[in-house]
Amino acid sequence: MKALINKIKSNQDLSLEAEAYLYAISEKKTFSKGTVLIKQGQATVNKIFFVLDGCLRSYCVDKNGKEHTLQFGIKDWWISDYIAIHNNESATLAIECLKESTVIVFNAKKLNNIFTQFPEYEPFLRNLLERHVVSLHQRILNQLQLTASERYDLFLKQYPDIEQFTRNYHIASYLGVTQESLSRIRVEKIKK
Amino acid sequence: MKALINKIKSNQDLSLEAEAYLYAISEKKTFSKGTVLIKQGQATVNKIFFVLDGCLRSYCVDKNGKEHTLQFGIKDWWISDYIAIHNNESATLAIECLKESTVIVFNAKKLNNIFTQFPEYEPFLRNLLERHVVSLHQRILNQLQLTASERYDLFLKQYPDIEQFTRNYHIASYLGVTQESLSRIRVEKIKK
DNA sequence: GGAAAAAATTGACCTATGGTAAGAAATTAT
DNA sequence: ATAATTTCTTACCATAGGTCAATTTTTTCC
Repeated sequence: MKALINKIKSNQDLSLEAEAYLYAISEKKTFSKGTVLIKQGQATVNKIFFVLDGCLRSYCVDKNGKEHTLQFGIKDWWISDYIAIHNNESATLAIECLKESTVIVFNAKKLNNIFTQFPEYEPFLRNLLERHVVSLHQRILNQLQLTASERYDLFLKQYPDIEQFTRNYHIASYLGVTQESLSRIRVEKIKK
Repeated sequence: MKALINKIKSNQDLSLEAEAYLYAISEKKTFSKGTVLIKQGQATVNKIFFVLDGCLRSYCVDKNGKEHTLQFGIKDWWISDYIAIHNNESATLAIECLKESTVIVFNAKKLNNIFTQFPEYEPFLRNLLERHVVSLHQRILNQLQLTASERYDLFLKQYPDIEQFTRNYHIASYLGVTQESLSRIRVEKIKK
């Protein structure tokens, strides 16, 4: 938690009260590998996670039973089902721990209310959201213009240590290919 | 411009000074079809556009000369090259008018500074960014799980009137297929 | 440490989509 | 209106990636 506070403080001042409030609406928790933090379809989503350590992923299962990974959540990243929270609908995504993970659990509504009480948090969130938008734009452009093999290369650069925590099919479903295709891509790379 | 102000006011109060400042940093302009507002590769991007009327699109040209459309900008949408602005690098995208369009041109830096002077704008922007993130999440999930034909159906639902302004290859490059493929998809739909 | 379960690889085949090129249609400019 | 230009369609073939099933490898858990 201190880690998050320091992160925010590195860019701006924070009153003691504002800091205290953040503690009040959150809870540090450790979950074991395989734990499902949000279940696709559950009636409401009211939690947002800040990852202190470990690795999570958010994904959806389509009508054919195939999984599609939207995001990996590693150290210092936020992860939740923003679609469900923003549209106030049932969970469109599942979130699970790919290894034992320590996260700060925020109540989504209380986190959202923090700004009426402590507008000083606004710039931090604005910056966070902007960065998020930019990375999503990049991801869409990559998906449009790169081959599966190129996307895999880029993925390895962006998440250099993640392969120890993930199954190949997690990565495949993030890249938008089948696990068999990813396997073949890996073989090709080794050959070269 | 009044349209934008009213949009903001529908969710929150706005002081007269804040309103005046918005006028001060912006300029209403009309561009004819084909006008390029941002050119891919240009040294700096310092403009953000709010669309009052018309239709724009942002796209990049890859190393093989193929175009990839990131976004269409229609009435009430914001459009710019956020990647370039946020990373402070040269333009990664081009933005062009697909028909005669009237937009409010904002200076990106001044728009960003508005929050230090008028924090009352923060909630508006936060909401805007959140909505944007959610729609990008949706787009990525759609790209991962839907066929080209399904993505086209969805596109027509989301942009019901856009076909009058766009060339087929604009839409194809947004969906991530070639224009020939889109043409075949259209034929299939008519058959049914 | 070994059995059971899960994941990864591999091969054979298939399908959706891409590439190319030519002609048809639509749009734009004169 | 007509010519020039751009865009769209269509036919044919090519290919990246998907599917299914069998086998091997890795991981999990008593």
